[in-house]
Amino acid sequence: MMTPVIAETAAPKGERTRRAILETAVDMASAEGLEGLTIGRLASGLEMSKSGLFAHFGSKEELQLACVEAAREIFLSEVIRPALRAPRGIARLRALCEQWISYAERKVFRGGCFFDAAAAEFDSRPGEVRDRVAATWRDWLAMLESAARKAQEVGELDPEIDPSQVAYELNALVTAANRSSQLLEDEAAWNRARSAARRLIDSLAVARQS
Amino acid sequence: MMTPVIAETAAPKGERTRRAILETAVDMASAEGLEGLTIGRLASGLEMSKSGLFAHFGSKEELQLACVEAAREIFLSEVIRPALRAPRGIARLRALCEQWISYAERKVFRGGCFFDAAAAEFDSRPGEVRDRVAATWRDWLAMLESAARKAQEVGELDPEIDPSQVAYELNALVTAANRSSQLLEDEAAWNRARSAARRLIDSLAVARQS
DNA sequence: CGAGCAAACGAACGATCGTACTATTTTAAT
DNA sequence: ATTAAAATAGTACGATCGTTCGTTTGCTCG
Repeated sequence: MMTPVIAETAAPKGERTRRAILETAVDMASAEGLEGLTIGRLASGLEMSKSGLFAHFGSKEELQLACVEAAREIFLSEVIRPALRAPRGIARLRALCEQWISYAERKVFRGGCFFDAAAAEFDSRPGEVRDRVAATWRDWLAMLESAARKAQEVGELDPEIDPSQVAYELNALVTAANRSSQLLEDEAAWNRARSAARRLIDSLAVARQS
Repeated sequence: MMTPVIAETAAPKGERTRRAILETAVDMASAEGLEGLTIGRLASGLEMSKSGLFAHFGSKEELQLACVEAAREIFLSEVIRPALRAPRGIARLRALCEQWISYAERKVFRGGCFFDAAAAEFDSRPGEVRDRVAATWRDWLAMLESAARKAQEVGELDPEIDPSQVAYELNALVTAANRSSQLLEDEAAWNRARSAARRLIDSLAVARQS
């Protein structure tokens, strides 16, 4: 009569609603901001009571932190993990850029990249939320940087350049498309970002012998 | 007994306080957002009554619009006008970038570039405020683009490239520094932006005969 | 100087915010 | 089927939001 070690039973009720809440919350927050996100409106959007929803988090800040964590996981599975399927080196660097652009272009979040919005909102507001958002950005930049470094190590990228500078530039070129699309409704920005990233990487690539 | 055509008398009382209000408001808004900016806190920060302050604008949206306009004028005098002193062509393109970086680095607004924050905040929120913010961004991008085009016309820049693509890339490289500084407290970003812009422009510059 | 108007104030409005409590319902394990 | 626990609902609180209104202050100009 052993209970299975790995339970394939559905998650308990609480977990399930918590997940449903966060799915909606993250979507709202990407468009209205984590501060503009309101417990009342979130609850009525989910057709449940404010207090019932509130009990899952205990405070608005905890709700915001949970949103950041949920968004982070989506980012991981939509951008990072797909890119990690590309072979190390310059190919992965390209994949990281392309996956980011595609993730933003597909509007995985209604308001565009969740972290772009959250970064702008909290960049002058100390607290745990800001710290988590900043940490996620740092991880992303570190990912770009280490991909660039690896590309140098395997001789695909100019050994003279600074990998963190490459990370800075690629991140800049790629994330700017989000703003252009969201604010200026310029959908051509996605391809601008693509060719900008391509040109930058190509210009730093070590010429291959044919 | 003619009244002087150009009055050097101080502006009437109402104008003066309105200006004082906006000076503080724009500063607060750059850090807390135009929506996070509250009439109550703004009033108490200025040591005046909510209603007295409110009367100057009539609605919060009008206050926000006035903030955008005030910030726009500051942006013009801190970035655009100084850059226009540089001669047309590639020099002006460089000047636009440098003035933007310097403006953001000097923290003319407490929360970094006002328009970067406002753009992120309103990019998913229709309304007049968003339209004015977007228009300001478009003007800025158009300025970069026309500088690049002029540089082509005078033979300083590769005639093959697309000026609007150059504008996109320069804007991206330069504005990313604001986010890195504000969120990640990475002050090295300013020089990253400088060298990124320089390298991009140099790579597109037509080699000069010596 | 004093009339008239613009500017600032104080108090109050209804709405909504985040949060705290208690009560009720639903779930999960015996 | 019973029961303890977990999840949700209901209600209310104090604070603060944007806004309105009537009054009072103080500037400005004939």
